[in-house]
Amino acid sequence: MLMDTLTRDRDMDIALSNEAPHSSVVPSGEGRFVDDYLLYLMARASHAVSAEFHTTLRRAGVQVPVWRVLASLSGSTTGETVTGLAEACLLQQPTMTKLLDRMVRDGLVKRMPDARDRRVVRIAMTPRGEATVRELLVSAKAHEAELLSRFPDIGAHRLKELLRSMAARPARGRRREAA
Amino acid sequence: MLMDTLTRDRDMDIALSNEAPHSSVVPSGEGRFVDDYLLYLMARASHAVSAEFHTTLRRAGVQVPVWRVLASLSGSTTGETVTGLAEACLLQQPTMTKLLDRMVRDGLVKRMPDARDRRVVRIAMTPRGEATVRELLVSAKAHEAELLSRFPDIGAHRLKELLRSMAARPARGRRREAA
DNA sequence: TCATGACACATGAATCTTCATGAGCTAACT
DNA sequence: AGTTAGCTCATGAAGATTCATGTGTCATGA
Repeated sequence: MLMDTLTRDRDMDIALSNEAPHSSVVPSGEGRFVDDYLLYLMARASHAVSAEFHTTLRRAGVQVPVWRVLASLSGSTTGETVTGLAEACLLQQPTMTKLLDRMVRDGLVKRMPDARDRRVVRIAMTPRGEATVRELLVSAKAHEAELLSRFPDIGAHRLKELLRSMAARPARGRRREAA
Repeated sequence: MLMDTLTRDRDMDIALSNEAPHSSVVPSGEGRFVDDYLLYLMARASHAVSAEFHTTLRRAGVQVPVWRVLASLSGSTTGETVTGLAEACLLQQPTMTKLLDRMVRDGLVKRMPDARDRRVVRIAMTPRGEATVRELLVSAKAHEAELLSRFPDIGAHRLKELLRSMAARPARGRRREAA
């Protein structure tokens, strides 16, 4: 995430030095399994395009998971739950709890009680969080537009629909061992 | 098909319960930012389909990064370099070094000297590693086929081409094109 | 030959993530 | 009610990843 999940670009500003001296990958003539494996290609593409934006995040001094939380919160008036955020950000719930600890410490979000269910903690942005995300959203939208412009012949809407349907889980099965 | 209203079928089962009960119909332009953000949709789709396969990995007692290394090694006769594997597996080089430590400890791979360059460590699978990956490859191919069969109207080849071109770095880190 | 710079991999401290579990709360059934 | 099951979030120990370096190797050119 993988999702996801990563910062590359040690060659942000200066860069260009490495003109593929060794084979970065590419072993022998025959293609590797992974080079035609859909799951790998998706992870790789996602990683690559995300890495482009992560450069912007670095410059803003915002960590990737922090950005994901802020982006997920943007537009929410009532706040999101911890578990909901974890799911949205592709993280485990305890990871999110601790990430939120840090974000609270940094003044980006605050915890609030839920009106109906006292188990639930609602996470809302502070003004500082809102200010941070506002700027980043501009960059994110610009980057997305630029990215899409690189692939003029694909329909963005159609692609997004496909991705959404792939993300919809088919059989979220907890199979208890029946045998 | 159901299209725009389906935009929220991915709404997981998490339910941002802030969906006010009275406004049951939301103007479709007013979803969360992330729900129409390409980078997020890619990460989410990648995460979801990978998670399906991770179930198989768990059953086999193989960690995700271990699988990635084995899959990347499969088919390589000369072995891969540590840096090459890190790149292939979307990890940092120190992470790969330590992951390989564990895999060596578990008898899945071995480190070998490079014939021409003594800086380089070549990673090759042990028989045990090969046996492990052989079984997993069968499952992976089956899963991929099943996954693709869920989306009959998309051309797999075309999709993969798109993903490959997205993964190719645009700006700085130019990379050779391979057949 | 000796600098110099780039490269490949390893290492340790700090950080982040995960696993397993705990405590509090809600709902449903008896 | 009382019981039970399931849910939400937090926590601590264990594990994994990253950042910043360190060590050794290679290549180039003075």
